[in-house]
Amino acid sequence: MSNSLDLDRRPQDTRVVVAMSGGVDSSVTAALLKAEGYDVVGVTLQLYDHGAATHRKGACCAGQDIYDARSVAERIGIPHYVLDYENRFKEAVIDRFAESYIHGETPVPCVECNMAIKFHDLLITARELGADVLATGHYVASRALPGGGRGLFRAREEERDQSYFLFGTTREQLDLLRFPLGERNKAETRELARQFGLPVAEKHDSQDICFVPSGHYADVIERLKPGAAEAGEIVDLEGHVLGTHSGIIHFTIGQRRGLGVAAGAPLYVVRLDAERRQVVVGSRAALRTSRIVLRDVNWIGEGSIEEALADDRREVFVKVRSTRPPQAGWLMATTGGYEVELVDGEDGVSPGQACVFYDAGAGQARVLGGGFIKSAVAATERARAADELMAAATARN
RNA sequence: UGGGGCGUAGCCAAGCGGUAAGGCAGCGGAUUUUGAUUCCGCCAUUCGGAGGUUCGAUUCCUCCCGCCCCAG
Repeated sequence: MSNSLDLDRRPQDTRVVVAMSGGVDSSVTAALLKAEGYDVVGVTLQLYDHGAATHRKGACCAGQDIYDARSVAERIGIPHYVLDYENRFKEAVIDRFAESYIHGETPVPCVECNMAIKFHDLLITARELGADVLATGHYVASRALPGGGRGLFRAREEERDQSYFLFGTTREQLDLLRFPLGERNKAETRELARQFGLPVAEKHDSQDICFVPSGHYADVIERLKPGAAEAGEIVDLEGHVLGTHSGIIHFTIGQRRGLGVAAGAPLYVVRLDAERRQVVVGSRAALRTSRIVLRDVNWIGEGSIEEALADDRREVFVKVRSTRPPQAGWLMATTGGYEVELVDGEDGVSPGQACVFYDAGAGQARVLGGGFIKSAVAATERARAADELMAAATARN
């Protein structure tokens, strides 16, 4: 007979560490588990200098939020610890974030934070605190699998689903993680927060990057890496200079606004050339991409990834950006890595973003894993490359 | 200093006698645990300048200024 966390023991004998950010979601998570009788311990990570972010709305893990987490812990009557993870967070998340932009990528710091901090360092700490499991307020579902182990699934409320940010979670981590909110929706969470009388019941949802005060991420990068924002040229696909920009770090592939170039039709960033400090722009059509090369692929589907790809390639549904619906595609192994071929193609595929695999295009699909986008070749550029190859071959004959 | 053309917001551009389309850029907002996309809203009392004709001109006429093309 297992409890609500799929453990074979009574709630009061089950110690659960809850990662409390100071927001509504993690607060309700802690309150729910406490109400069920679990031995709940709240932990809040101090992730960055809170002086700069004290009055920042919608942030987490510093200043006001730590105070809020503490208030909630007091309200529901659980012990609460604040751990200083500033150094770890800086090297594992913030520095990498800056590096990524400097190299012309568009990072997803939330993924790095989950992989390196919350589900790694914090998980270790939780075990040291005698925890049986670590719970967070993510909107994602974790279910025990018939054959043992646990699977990760999209949240019941599709619009809230945060599985995109959790693709890197390993099987070992999944065994020790629980996400009680995955089967609920936000409205329920808010309602529960009110019922529990939590001081954060009406607190606004967090948005933006937590460690970027006032939303000027480029400022953070420049503070970290002086000179990171070197001016450069804005060029079209043929190499014609259309204008100048104040640093490649201000752009991401698929971006339209902020170019300052009037060309009759809207221009989008098609490629970022860190070496030449060039922002390459083109029409929306030039953004279309279907082949995506991945790195650091994590597989948490059935069996091993080799088994999954035994038939050469496997149909998957992938998300290439957190707010896009899953797209049908094929996952395949290549020499030295993995690639995804999209059936219909996507428009704003940027290196550094995550490519997350699901086993279905809708509903509470299972998360099969994912990887970081290493490169993505635009369909038009591929066609051009093919043309060049053909021309070269013809010239040779 | 012969001929022809053009000059409309930051850029491109319609209107050619009835009181300034549209696109791009920009700005503001909605959406978004990635400043992307998308969506919504705003954005020339004024049409190179000065006169004139007309009830009325960005549209017609004259002159001036500036650009472009062809011929010198």
